[in-house]
Amino acid sequence: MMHVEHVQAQKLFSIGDLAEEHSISPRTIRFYEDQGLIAPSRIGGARIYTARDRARLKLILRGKRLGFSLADIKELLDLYDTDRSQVTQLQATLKKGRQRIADLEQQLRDLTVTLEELREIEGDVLHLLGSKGTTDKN
Amino acid sequence: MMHVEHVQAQKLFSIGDLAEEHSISPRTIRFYEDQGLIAPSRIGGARIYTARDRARLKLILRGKRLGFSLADIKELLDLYDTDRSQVTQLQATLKKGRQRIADLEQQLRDLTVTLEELREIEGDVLHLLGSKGTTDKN
DNA sequence: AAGGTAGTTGACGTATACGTAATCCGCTCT
DNA sequence: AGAGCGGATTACGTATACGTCAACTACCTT
Repeated sequence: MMHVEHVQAQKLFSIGDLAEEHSISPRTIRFYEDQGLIAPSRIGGARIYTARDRARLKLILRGKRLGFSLADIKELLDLYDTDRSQVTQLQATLKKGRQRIADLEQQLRDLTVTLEELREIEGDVLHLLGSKGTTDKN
Repeated sequence: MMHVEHVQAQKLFSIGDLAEEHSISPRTIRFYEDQGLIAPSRIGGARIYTARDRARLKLILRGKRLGFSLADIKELLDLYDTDRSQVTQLQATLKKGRQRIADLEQQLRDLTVTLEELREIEGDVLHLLGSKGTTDKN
């Protein structure tokens, strides 16, 4: 942690903090910044991350776990950031958001089917191992 | 379709058939074969795909939609192909299968959360658009 | 026989997502 | 003062997943 704990309560993080917390490299975080996914403020040259920046990073990583490209994730983040006063913007957001929802619903179906199949295999394998005299709980 | 419809009932496919059906290029299918994900038989030099090969391709593409790498997908396919007579193999399959299940369950949680957030945004946007006098069903 | 269509194997090119130095501050600690 | 640490930029390297020719073959169709 940065040496600011008792200075302010606003919880700030260094790039190293976030890297370690999420088991990624600082290089990765800088790359995300290069791609416009996150924009920390600076103190001198050093990047300084607020709790909001950290939440954004978590969103990025969740997107990655879902198999999104960084470009996809950028669009996703833009949905959260939409200017709520511009009707045209809102309409674009709605359209993109609905497309993303449809994609995720497809992914949900794929996921469900795959999980079912894997669980079936697990059952089969357990049954086979049992009938072969193995008593293994591993 | 290949010109075999009335010759036999076993449904065979050319690489072009499968490519078109799944909106991918023949090059992609050949690449999957290079990576050991699929192994069609040959007639002369030409690849010939059975219904089983086609099902395998569908599994590959489903894996891709879930964001798996081709290496991951190969392991997944290996789970289906496990030799049911080798206890050691079965135990390895069980272990890998359970790991995969755990990963997918994490993905399921990520997916659920993301869907919830997007639907909430959709609701917000709809409400905002409504209060701004727009009556749009698009 | 000639042309068109679909397939084959290389081989090289490319976008994405970082890894890996190399080199250079700025700060703290002894 | 000097060493060490964390962070910065710049630049080149790399694995994955194909795209894109090129050059050739086999099979119809006209």
